[in-house]
Amino acid sequence: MIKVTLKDGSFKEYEAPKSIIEIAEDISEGLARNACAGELDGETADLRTIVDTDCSLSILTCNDDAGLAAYRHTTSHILAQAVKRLYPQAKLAIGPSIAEGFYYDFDIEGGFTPEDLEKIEGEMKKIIKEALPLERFTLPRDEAIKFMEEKDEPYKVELITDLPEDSVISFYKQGDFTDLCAGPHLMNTKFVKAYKLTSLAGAYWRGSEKNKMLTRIYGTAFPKKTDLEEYLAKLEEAKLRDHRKIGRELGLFMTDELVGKGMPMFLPKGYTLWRILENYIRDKELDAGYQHVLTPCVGTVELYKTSGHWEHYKDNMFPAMEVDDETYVLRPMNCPHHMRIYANSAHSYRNLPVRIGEIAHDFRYEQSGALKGIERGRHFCQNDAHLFVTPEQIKDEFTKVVEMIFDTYKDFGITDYRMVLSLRDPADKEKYHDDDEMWDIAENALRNVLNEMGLDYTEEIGEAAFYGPKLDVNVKPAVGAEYTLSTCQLDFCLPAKFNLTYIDKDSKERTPVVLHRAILGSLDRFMAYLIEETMGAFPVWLAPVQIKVLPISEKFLDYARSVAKKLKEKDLRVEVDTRNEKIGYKIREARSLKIPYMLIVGAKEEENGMVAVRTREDGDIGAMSLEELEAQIHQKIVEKSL
RNA sequence: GCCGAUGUGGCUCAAUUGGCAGAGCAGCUGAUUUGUAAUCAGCAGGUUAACGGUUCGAGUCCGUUCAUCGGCUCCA
Repeated sequence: MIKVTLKDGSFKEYEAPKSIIEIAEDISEGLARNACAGELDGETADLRTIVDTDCSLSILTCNDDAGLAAYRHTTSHILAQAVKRLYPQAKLAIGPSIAEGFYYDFDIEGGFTPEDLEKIEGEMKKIIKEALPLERFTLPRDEAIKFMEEKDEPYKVELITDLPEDSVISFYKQGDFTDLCAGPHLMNTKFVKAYKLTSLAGAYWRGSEKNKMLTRIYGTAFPKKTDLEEYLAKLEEAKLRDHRKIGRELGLFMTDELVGKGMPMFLPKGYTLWRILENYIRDKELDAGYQHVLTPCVGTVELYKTSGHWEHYKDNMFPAMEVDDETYVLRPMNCPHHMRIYANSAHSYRNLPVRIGEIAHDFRYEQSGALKGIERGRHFCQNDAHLFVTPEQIKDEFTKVVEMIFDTYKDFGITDYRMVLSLRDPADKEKYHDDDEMWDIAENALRNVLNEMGLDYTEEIGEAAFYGPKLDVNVKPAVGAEYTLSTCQLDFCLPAKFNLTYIDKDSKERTPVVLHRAILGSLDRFMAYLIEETMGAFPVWLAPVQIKVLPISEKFLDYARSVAKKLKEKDLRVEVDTRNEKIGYKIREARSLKIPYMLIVGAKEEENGMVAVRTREDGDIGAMSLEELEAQIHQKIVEKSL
C-alpha cells in the first residue's frame, strides 16, 4: 500500500506496485511538477518519502499559477513538435508560457500564414491523441551543445552556450521531439484538453532589434473547453471597449490621413470631456500650491543639448528646423522650459518648493508601429509639473504627489493599477546618467517613502528615466499591452545641468532637486483609459452631453427648448433632439450615445411644467419637476457618481 | 522602424473561377404628429486608399506607396 500526501494535507492510498508517474497522473490529472519525473519514472519506492522531501511531486493543479503555466508550457512544446513535423526546416527559438497563454518563436523562411496555423492545430491534435509521455533527461553542457548541434538548432546552441560551464542542462522528450527546457511539464501530451493558436507576429530574437526577426505563434490553453471558450469570448468583448471604436461612435475624436498619422483631432464632444479633465486637474493642483505657466511648443536645439535629451532622444524627435542661424525643434517634453522658468528668478530655501505646472502640448516622433489612437500619438498633451525642492523636502513632496494620484484615481473610479519603482540598470552607463552615488541616493529615497507609505509595488531594473528613478502607475487597456498613466520621477541631474540654485539657510548656494510628475499622464491617454473603463458611459460629471431632451412630437419643441434653456442656465450640458421622429427612435439613439439623462416631454409634461425622466442606468423613473431633477443631477456631479 | 494581416459611400458589410460595384444604417426630401430601444416612401452618396502593371476586360491577379490593425522593438 502506498500512501500519498496531497497538497491539502489529506491522504490517498494506492495498491503497490504502482509507478510514481501513474500516481501523479491520477492525483493531479496529469498536472504534476515533474522536474524530476524523468528520474522517478518507474519508481515504486515509498512515495510518502518522496512527497515529503522537497524534490518531489508537489501536486499542482490548473488553479495554481505554476500548474497552469506548466500546462501551457507543454502545449507550446506540442506546438513546436507539430511545426517541426510539418516544417522540418523551421528552427526553434524559445517558447515559454505567458500571462494568458504561451508562444513559440521559429525561424522559418517566409514565415507562416493564417492557413498554416490551422494545419498546425490539426497536427497538435494528433500529437495529443498519440498520448506521448514527457521524459526529462539531463546532459553536461558540452554534450548538450553537441546534441543541439546535431539537431541543427543554432538558437538552442546559442542559449546553452550562454549558460555557465558547469551547468547541467535539462531536456524534455516527447516522442520524436526533444526540447531544451527547465520544466516543469505535464506528464503526457494527452492531458492537454483545450487550446487555440490565436495569432501570428514578428518578434526579434532575444528581444533586440539588432537581431533577426523570427516568426512568433501565440496560443492559449485551458484545462476545460468551456474555459477556453469563455476566454475567447472575453477577447471579443474587449474589442468592443477599444477606445478607438467608442471614440468614433460617440464622436469624441477622429484621425485624418491628410493631417497625418498619430495626430488625432478632438471633436466637440471629445473636447468637452477634455476641458473637464483639464479643469479638474488644474484646480486640484492650484489647491496644492502649484503655479501654472504657458510655454511654447518649440525650443532651440541647444536647450535640449543642455538637458541631455538631445543626446538620448534625438532619433525620437521631429527633425530640427533651421531658422536664420538657429536650429529649433518641436519639443518632446517640457522639463527644459520649466528649468529655465525656475532660473528666471532668484530662489531662497524659504520659497521652496516651487511647483510649476502646465497642460503642455508635446510632439514625439514615435515609431509608426507604436501609434495607437489617442493612447499613443505623435502629438499629445501632458499634465506636467516640476517641483523644485530642497533635499529635505523630497519625502514630503513625493508623498503628496502619490496622495494626489490616489485621490484622483478615487474620483475617476480607477482601481485596477500596478505600481512600479523603475530603477536604472547599473551596468548600462550609456543610457543612464553616470553617477552611481547619485542613483543610490535617489533610488533609496523613493524606496523608503514607498515603504513608509506601506504601498505594494514591484521594482523593475532598467526602467528609469535617464536622469533618475521613478514611480510609475501602470494600467492595462482593453486591447494591448500595459502602459503608464501616472508618473513621479526624482531628478538630481537636470538641475545641475541647468545650473539651478537656491540660497540655503547658511547663505550658501545649493542645487535644488526636481520632481517631474504627471497625474493624468497625458490627457489623451487618460481619456483613452476612461473610455475603455466606462465603455463610453461616463459618469454624469464627465459626460459630454448630460441631458437630452426628447419632445414627443414637433408640437412640444418650444417646451423642450425652454426646458433645455433652464437646465443650461444651471451649468448642465443639454441637447434637444429636434428631429421629426417617434419617441422610441430618439430614445434608442440617446441610449446608444450613452447619455445619462433623457427627458421626455409631451402634453402632460408641458401642462404640469414637469419632465418625464429616463436614466441610462434605471430606465423610466417617472415625472419630476425641473428643480427636483436638477438637484438630483447636481448631487451626482458633486459625488462624481454615475 | 521590423514581421504579418487588412483597406469597397460617413458607419457595418455584400459582390461565383477576373465579366454591368450592391445592401442596411446614417444623411437629404416628402408624408406622418407620434408616449419610453428603429413610421413609411423617395432621393442622393463610389476614380473600390493612391499610383503603375498584366488582361479583350481588374474591387478581384502582380508591383510600389500610403493608412489602419495584431505583435516585436521603443516610450524622456
